[in-house]
Amino acid sequence: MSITLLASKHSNFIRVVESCTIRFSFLLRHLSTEPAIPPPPRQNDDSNVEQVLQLLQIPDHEWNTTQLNHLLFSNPAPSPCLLFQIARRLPSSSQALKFLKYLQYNSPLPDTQFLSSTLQTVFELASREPGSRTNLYELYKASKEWNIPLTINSATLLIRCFGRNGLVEEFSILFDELEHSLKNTQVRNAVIRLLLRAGLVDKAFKVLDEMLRPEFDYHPDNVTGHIIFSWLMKRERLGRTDTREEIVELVLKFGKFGVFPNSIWITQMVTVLCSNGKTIKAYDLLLELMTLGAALKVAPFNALLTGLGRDKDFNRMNEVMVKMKEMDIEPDVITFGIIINHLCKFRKIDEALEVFQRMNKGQEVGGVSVEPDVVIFNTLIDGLCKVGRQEEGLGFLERFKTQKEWSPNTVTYNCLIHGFCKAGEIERGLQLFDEMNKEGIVPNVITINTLVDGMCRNGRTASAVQFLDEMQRKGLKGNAFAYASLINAFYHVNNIRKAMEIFYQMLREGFSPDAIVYYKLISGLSQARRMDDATSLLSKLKESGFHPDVSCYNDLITGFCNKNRTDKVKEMLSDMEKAGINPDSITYNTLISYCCKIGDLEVAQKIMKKMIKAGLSPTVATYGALVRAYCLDGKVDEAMKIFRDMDAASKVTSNAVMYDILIESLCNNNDVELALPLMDDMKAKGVKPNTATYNAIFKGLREKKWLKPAIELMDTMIEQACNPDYVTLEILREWLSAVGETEKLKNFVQRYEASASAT
DNA sequence: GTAGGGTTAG
Repeated sequence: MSITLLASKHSNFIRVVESCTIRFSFLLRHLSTEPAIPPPPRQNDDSNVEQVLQLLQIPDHEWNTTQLNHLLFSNPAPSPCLLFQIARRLPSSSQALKFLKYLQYNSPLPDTQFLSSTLQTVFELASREPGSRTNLYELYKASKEWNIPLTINSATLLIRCFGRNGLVEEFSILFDELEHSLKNTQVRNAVIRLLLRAGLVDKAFKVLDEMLRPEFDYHPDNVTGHIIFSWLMKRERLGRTDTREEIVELVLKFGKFGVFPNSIWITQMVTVLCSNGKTIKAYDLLLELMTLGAALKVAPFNALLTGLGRDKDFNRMNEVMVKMKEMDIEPDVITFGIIINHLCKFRKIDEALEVFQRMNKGQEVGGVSVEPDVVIFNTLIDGLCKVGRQEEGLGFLERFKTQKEWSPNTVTYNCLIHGFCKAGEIERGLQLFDEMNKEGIVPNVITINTLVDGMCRNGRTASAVQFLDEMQRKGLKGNAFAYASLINAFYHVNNIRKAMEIFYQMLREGFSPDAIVYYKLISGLSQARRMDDATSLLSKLKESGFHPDVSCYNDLITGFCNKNRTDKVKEMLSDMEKAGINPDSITYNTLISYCCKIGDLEVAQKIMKKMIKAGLSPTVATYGALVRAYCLDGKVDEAMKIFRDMDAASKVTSNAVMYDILIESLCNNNDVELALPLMDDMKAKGVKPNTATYNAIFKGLREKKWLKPAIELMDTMIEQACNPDYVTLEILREWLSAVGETEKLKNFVQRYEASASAT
């Protein structure tokens, strides 16, 4: 550094003072650092160089050795620098080699070290010539015989050339043969780079590990860091589970020598760690790097904040913000994007708006002011839509359409369209769709999917099919998502045929189904008890490289239970076990209720115990299945006991279905007097009776001819907006007309119709 | 011998 600066800025005098004889021979003796090009020669050498070169121009057998000897070996002795100057101007390596041999034979000096720089030139010239692959190795072997030591530059050059030419064996030998003093950081860097490129990872790391030992002479520098980190950062290696922890350790080891990966690589590491559930590790890594003095930018912190946000680790998020402030790392628009998004995801939309207001006014937020961008707006609009405030979201759009510096994009419209579709306002969604087209904002696959899905969810399946067709014709494609919505919609109305048709249309049009499409198909088919079709789709799902999830298995198990295929149920359960998927409470409930249905209460109880042992709490459905089973078995007392136990001992609260089962069973048992208090119980617990509940109790009351409570319940039924069905009307009509209370019934029907038309 | 972090549809 000092030499180049002086040479460029100061006079020749200083160059002479910093002269190469002293400097260069010093360097050669100590071999500690190495100049890429030797310093300029002494001034009076210049004419010597020219003269020698002239003498060397004629064929070597005619060299005038007397004159050469005079020029080179009279006092002072030839400096390696001068020789270097001469040799590097020779036209070929063979010429330089001849010159080297001449020096060897004619030198009066006993040592060979002063020839090292000339040898270096031979290597340099040879490396640029064709055939260098074999030549260099031969030259290297010869130099060993001649006992001329390598300069560091020679060693580096040879290693590079061997490596470049795939002579891995040769450069390994060379490296092993080098003296310790030549195996400095620069040489090691070259070796590590080549070993890694040749795939000899273990060898490379052996060379590196020495350097990482604190007591070792040569420590890693930024070049070492660059080689290792860029190798590590190759996606496939970074993603490997078994190396992630090692990478963190390695980075910290480098950090002890003040060598750090650049900001981009640190960000990548943080991102990978975070997305693999190692957020804390990422957090610790950043903190340690800061302690070691790494200059960190905002991006790695943004990556970490994203990971912490995903983990809902609000405390650490705050800590990170504090640390950033301490380290004077200013949050940027992305940091705010993360914070606002996080607030939105937790439905804290007003807090998010507050952060935005402060940004927007250019007020200081945490000491900095940052201009919001389109992503910030989109995040807020989405946040508003997600909590049903899509009108406000639309207001945002209108307000900012008038501003020059911000224009909405496809995402903006997608968020709003989704918001309106979710609220059932398909027309508004379609209006926005037209508007974006007019504004020249191109809809994407998400836009199409959202609208198709919205229509499907609002019972407009036919329009959804039509819309999708129309868009496909216009070149706006949906994807598997849209088809999944359609398939789901058709299943919902029990149109299995149409659902399958859509599935095959999807295949015809070249869309490959994703896991969710398969899940929906399997679920629909299982519900329709078409277990053969469901099974064949299960195979297709597996063939496509997907794996069924627990709900998918649950659907299949339900289907097989309905078909009494215990063999297949067992098969599914063992499949799950093999795949390492734990049954959830729905799986257990399905099995329990099946056992109950076939009257095997003993097994049902056993499964329930297993469920509790697996750490799952029985749910209201579990108890409901048991209660129903005991009721069906005529053991209403047993059933009531389970019900009371559940109420007293567990956190499970009854639902309408549970009461339905009990009330119906009690009424069937002609125990309506026991059922009536349960109606009060429901009221007290805020459980709304449904039509089935009323039907059951009306039936029970009719058996006992208890008119008064029945008439009271008719009023409650209307008040609670519970719609009577034809069963209700059938029971009441028969009974009330028999006892001459037709007026009451007429009144009941009128009030029901009035309330129905009001909604 | 590399290019990081925030927004949208089941």
